[in-house]
Amino acid sequence: MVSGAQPAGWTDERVETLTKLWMEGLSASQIAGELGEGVTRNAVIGKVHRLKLSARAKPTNSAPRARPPARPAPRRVASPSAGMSSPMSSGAAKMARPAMQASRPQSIGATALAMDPQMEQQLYVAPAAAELFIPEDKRLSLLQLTEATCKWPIGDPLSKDFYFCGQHSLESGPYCDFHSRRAYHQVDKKRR
DNA sequence: CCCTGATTCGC
DNA sequence: GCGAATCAGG
Repeated sequence: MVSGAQPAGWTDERVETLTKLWMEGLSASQIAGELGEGVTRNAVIGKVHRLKLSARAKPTNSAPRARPPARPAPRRVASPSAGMSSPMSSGAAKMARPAMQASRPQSIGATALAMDPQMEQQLYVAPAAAELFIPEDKRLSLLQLTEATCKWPIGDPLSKDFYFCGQHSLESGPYCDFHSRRAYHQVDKKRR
């Protein structure tokens, strides 16, 4: 018996680490990963709150987190009504609003990790992946789209050489992996 | 979609 | 006290 499995249990040491990292601005998930596999980011956040550590970088403005006025009491477990009726399988008519720009300075690779001292020297600019090139024989016209084809539009919709990506789309969306990521991660990004 | 923290509440 | 589930925002 030499198994030392202490999945939970906030020892003073761990609490210290937690506090330190939290103060340094690391995200809950990062701290969780640092503490060990048995720790989830929820655990970290929960502990942080219990320690009343939240609000780490408060300049001089004591703006108490806008607390939601009322909680509908999301009782866990016990879900009597399972009325999950979704007869509409929204076929291919789900074009969102992917900008039809072919090139754009994107920055993928790093999901904005908090400033981590160890990460500073790992900074490097991603080689800006070029837009996907779809071979002609893979390109699809509007009428050729199916539930399983990526519906990312390419080119000018009014032009003759307008076509759709046509790659196999994800279960979770109307686009292929490449374009679904592009669709979300690109748009938005700082409201101002 | 990914992520973030905030909150609630059964355990 | 703990943390999963959930919520809300970016």
